[in-house]
Amino acid sequence: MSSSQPPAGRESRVTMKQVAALAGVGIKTVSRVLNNEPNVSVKTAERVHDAVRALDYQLDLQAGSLRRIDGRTRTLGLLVGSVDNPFSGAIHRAVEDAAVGRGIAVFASSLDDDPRREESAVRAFLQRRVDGLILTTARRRPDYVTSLGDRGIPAVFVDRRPIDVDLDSVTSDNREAAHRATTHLVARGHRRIALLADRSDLQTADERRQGFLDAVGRAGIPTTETVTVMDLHDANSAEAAVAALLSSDRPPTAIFSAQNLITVGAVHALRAAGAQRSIALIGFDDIPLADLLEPGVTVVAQDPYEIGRVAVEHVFSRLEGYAGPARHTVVPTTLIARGSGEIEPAR
Amino acid sequence: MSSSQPPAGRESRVTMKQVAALAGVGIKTVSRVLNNEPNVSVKTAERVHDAVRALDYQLDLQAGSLRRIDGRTRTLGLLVGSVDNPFSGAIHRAVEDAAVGRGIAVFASSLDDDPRREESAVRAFLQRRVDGLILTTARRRPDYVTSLGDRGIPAVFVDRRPIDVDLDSVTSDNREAAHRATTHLVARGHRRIALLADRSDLQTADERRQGFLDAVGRAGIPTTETVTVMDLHDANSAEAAVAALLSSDRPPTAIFSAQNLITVGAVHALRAAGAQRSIALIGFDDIPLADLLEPGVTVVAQDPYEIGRVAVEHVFSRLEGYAGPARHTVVPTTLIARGSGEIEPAR
DNA sequence: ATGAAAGCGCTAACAA
DNA sequence: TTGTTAGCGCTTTCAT
Repeated sequence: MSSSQPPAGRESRVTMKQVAALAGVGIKTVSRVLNNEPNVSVKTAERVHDAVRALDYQLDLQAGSLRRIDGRTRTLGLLVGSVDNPFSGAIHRAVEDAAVGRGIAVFASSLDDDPRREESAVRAFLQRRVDGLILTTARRRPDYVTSLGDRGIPAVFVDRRPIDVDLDSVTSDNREAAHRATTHLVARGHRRIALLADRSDLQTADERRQGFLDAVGRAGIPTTETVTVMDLHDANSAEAAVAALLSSDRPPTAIFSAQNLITVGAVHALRAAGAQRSIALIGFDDIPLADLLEPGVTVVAQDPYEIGRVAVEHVFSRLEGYAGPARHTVVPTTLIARGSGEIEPAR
Repeated sequence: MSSSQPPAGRESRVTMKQVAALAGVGIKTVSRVLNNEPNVSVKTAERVHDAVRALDYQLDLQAGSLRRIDGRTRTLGLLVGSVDNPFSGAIHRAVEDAAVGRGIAVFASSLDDDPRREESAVRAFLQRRVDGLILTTARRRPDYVTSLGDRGIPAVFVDRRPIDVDLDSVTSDNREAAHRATTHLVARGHRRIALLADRSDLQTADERRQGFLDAVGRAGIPTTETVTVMDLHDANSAEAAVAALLSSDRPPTAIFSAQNLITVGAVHALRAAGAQRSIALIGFDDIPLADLLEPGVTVVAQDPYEIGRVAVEHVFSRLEGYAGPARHTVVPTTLIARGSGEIEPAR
């Protein structure tokens, strides 16, 4: 149970040539068999398979793609917010589900909303010659997109659509969804509403703010009545921000938390202040177990699996020849009323 | 904004040769510059960098690894339960965090506790010549491990340790943790305790059951008092199972849900029956927002980030030459009392 | 400090 | 139906 292992390295790389020798055929015949090409007799194929088993041979896809006419590596690059995040996980799963059936492997990386990480991740993907990319960007105008076009590598942006970039994208309508959430609060009589959002240089955060401002504007609520706190990025900072609001002179009667981690922080702060049944809360993005909290947390939910599913379909359609204009798919959001968003303002 | 894109394919692959020609140097000099090898004059290096920029050249790592003496692809394969799952996500994030700094990319796949998926994922990794593997297995004795050894590819098992396999592993002590959770309930006076667990052919589920049985046995509770429901795999089946228990002749006074999705199902069922404050519940694995539920959900929490962190360290140590015996790391679990596990049995 | 030639494991093109 | 040759883009080796 505890003997030592051989050192790591290319011990005894079995090659196609060795398989061919053992099977008594030419190397090209082995290639034909392993790639299911026609014109191989059943007997020969069997001999090849026997040799493959005997030597425990595994085809080298990398070497193959080097010479292959289309240069495909049967590989995709996926860049998401963070692989440790339910929203990203659902996108990832959708991509994998579509890729695995086609024999395509997926490289996954986390963005952390860091433009430098973004650049190095994309470079890492390109240097490994991925066939396609599915990207979340932290930039308004990613500068690497022109190289993608020149290389003919299909890329689809998910979650955030960069400005003036003519590549496919799959997003939610953040502005509309934020508008809907805010209107939901206004309809219950709220005027003193607080918006808590992520870094304002992120497109999604900005759009959500605009949707919020549209809605309060249309309701005729002066901006002196509302509060907006931007640049929140995690649950802790959001909790602190809400706590500060609650202990201010004129605390809000309703909160719109425009991102899932912010919602978590807001719930914590409301609980700590014992205000979870008196101050309304709507979150952007669903959070796990939101339905089991008391009150349940009302959210406008995105559909990350669907976002990933459509994105990977876009990639494959381009790989299969589609060369038309960029498609900008908007995946619908859903307002899920669970209680917290239906609280009315205290008199 | 809506012009059409070029078709996907190897349009205009820029090669090192072209960079060399433009810079007026030999191809080997370009290689030296791009790989930071010594013995290149500053002036020459500059000319190469200029040419690289002008042509927007990206090194082909795949082609390089083909000839490279150690054959490394700077690539890792990661197989987790499901990329869409917080436990897996934390492992994944830890692996990525360690890999990204070393310029190593990570292939991620989902197991879904399906042995066939496991086999095809491992084969996909091997055919892409990953330098190392971090694997969750659905088998007690994965048969592919011998090939891994022959190939000198370091592999580390996470979450579940296969029987009689002499490869590194990083796991939690499931039996001990389950014992602790069960004893926690026994100490509050519970005797009629229900265990709800995953498929009994999974090592972790089996170990958790054994820990449970140990604990009730040691407490002198006859097995006629307890109930065990195995083969639960998702929240829905768990919810149905708990609902059935609650409406039985002699419902349990406490529940030990031995997996995170089962815990979610159990919470739902207890809520539906209005029993969340009268029947005790302890879960295995932490669940998001468990602290915000009422009552808070008591759990024995694993530390998936730490599991991933140690696993990837094991892989790198082997890649860097460690050739000693297999290391079997056990990462501690933590019992987090939040209320649900401290409920006492009704008289 | 630099470059020419060989060859990594495979597929493409063509010959038999 | 099968095999032979060349060559994918790079790193190695060895020469200069």
